[in-house]
Amino acid sequence: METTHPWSEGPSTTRKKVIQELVEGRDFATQLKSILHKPLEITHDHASPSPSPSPHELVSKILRSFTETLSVLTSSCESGEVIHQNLAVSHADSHCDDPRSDDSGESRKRPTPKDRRGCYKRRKTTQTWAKVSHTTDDDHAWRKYGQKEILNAKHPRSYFRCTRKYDQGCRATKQVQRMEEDPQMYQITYIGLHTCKDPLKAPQIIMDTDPWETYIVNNPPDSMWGNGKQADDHDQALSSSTTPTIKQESKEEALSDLTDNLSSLGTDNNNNSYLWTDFKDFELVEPAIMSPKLGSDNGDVVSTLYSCTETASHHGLDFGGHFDGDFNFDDI
DNA sequence: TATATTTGACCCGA
DNA sequence: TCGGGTCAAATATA
Repeated sequence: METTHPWSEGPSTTRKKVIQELVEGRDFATQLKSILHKPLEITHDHASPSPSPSPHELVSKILRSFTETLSVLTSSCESGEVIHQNLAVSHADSHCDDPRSDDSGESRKRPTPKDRRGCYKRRKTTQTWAKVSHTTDDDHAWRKYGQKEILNAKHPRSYFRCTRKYDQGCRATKQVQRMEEDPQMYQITYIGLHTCKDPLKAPQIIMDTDPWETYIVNNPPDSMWGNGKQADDHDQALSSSTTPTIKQESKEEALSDLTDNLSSLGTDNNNNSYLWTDFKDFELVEPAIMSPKLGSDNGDVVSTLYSCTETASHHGLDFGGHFDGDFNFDDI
């Protein structure tokens, strides 16, 4: 997009490491797929003295591979356009960053019925990352909900939320601040993942020259759930958004649980069912991920994985405890 | 009329 | 206590 990324052109060892990890992970996934294609009893690994690795082992290896990859990427991406990418999600966030859910403003010190301004639960930690861009626009529809003069800052900060906040419970927000040294440029901080599915902005299959650059450009954490891509566009996000907003508070509350789960996916040690549904959807959603092709499809692997997670989450599938939960992205 | 933006008030975390 | 983040009434716009 606007800038390049250190690892897209930089230390080849980093790239090699990332590629190696993903190739390894894909191989494991391929093995897992073949296991899953066998008759059902074989998937019950306790009943099958197969010499090949158990599904459990394979999944652990796959997850380790992705974990390794992510750690390499995050350590490599902290300079450059993506200034900071915090993939750690606090558990507290899962239930407190919906300003209107549960007791926010209701059971707390109740303001006058007319004026509930300021009644919200401030999100504490969530996925955040920042970028510097000459445009505030990206491929999501944002609605401005506030502007604030910031101390020691020449320009005010604008606050945007996803226009799908109310109809789909999407909690993604972003903050836009014009840079002092270069007023043409904006520092844009994205907070939270998009959990919305925007029909106007279908998931993009990543096919680009440099899969890693494509990944970071097109798949920032907000598009992990398969709904997003980043693209330069006309400069309009500061002043408008086009997607209609349905003001229906109860609907958002109803959706909050779903988005909580989505937000904690992959980091919640107790939600292993999501991980399993993810892997089930490897074959349900995109068989091509298993292709042994190498090279430009690495970005596809990553983006497809994220598409799978979204699909799985919406299916609400659950393997129901064939595998006890001792694997996840964090503790492999 | 419906939707988006502006803006002052309010709340929370440091 | 203060700065920053969010809410929601008022206002603007299509």
